[in-house]
Amino acid sequence: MGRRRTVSAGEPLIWEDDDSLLVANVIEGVLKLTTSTADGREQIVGVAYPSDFIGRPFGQTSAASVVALTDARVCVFARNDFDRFAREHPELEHKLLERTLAELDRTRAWMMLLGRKSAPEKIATFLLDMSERLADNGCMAHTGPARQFTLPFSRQQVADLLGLTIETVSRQFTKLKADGVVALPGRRDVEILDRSALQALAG
Amino acid sequence: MGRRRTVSAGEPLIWEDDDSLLVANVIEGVLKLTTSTADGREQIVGVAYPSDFIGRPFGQTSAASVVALTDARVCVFARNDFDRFAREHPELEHKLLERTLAELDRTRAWMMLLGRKSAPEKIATFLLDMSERLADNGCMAHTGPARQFTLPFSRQQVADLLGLTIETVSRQFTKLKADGVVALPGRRDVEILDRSALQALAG
DNA sequence: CCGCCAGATTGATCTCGGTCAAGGATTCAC
DNA sequence: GTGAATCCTTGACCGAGATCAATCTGGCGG
Repeated sequence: MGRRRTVSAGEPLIWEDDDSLLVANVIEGVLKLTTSTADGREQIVGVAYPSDFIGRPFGQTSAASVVALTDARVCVFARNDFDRFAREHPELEHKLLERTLAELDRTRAWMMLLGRKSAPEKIATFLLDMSERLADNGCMAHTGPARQFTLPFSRQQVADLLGLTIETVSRQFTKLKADGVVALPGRRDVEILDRSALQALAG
Repeated sequence: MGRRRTVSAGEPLIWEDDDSLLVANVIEGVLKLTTSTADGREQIVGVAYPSDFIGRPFGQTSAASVVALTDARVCVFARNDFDRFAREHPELEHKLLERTLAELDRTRAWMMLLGRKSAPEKIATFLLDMSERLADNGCMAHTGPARQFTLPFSRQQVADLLGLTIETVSRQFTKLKADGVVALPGRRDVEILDRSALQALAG
């Protein structure tokens, strides 16, 4: 069936506006979905974690590029084959529908953030979201939100996710550290010291 | 089967965070999907036109409020019944999956707009989008994008869609009129005089 | 026809976040 | 271990868009 493939950090898997030739399942690692303007501005429009689905079934072109954030292993299918297989297996289509609906909900919540939230609110929301997403990343049972974790994003990528500049992201992180809300032991490491303060900031 | 229902302009059909009790199909009219913050900021996260699907099947709660923008007729189903019916009819689930994937694509394109575009770019993109969406609104064959049309939105609603304030929206409209790019014969009427200028502005 | 009211426009001012420009700090190659 | 590239932080300044505050317009009921 699907071919296993490894993608190293920074390597693209699908290009924006490409013919939609393949779909994939994430086995391990994290990937970003992005769209860009002609003049190089980038917006991250989705993040794929293990078990997430990637690509655009039943469509001619892909609306977003997919690039690995960390080294990743994925299971790739030719789109044609996948489409045919899916139509013959309603259970698969149902599963896909549920995932797509959930992703749409998450995407809509993110629109609220992009359109109406201030920089401090964006950063706080982001950290709380990461804390939850990265918690049940492994296969272990519900452990609740993580208190400390390692971001799969550089500062620039956080900016591209939140619709901010790298400088604003950096300043907000510095402020949260100064206020004792978080500790930042390493470039990408976050430890949440005061979760309720973050929740208040997130609004 | 589904119950026909009419909803007058401004009237809500579903409340944010409500138990997801019903789903519906739009027969006629236009409705907005919105999310709001505690302090009253609003973001429109989707717009439903005739033949569009509304609601959250296979989910416990609804992530967005649905409010009619114009008088509308919808075909409403109890979510439980709909879920059961859908699981028994793979063709329906397939159709729903295709629509949901298309909606996700559109939503992601809108994230790019919210996160990375300037006010002039937002307005230009919005007008071009409306021009296309309102064209094939009736059931007639592809007539191409409309040159003139009536927005189903007030200025405030345009602002909520684009992540701007009403004043900024108004100023941008005035500018486009002054530059001879559009004519604005009525409060909600738009006539595109220079489509290529709009396309250039949209980026 | 007139007055009212919601929605839209316009103007003055302010502020948040962007831009531009130096430094620091990590990480990697050799 | 040392140099270099990359990423991050910090500072000074600027400007797009928000905010505050009047008008203005047009649709509607009387």
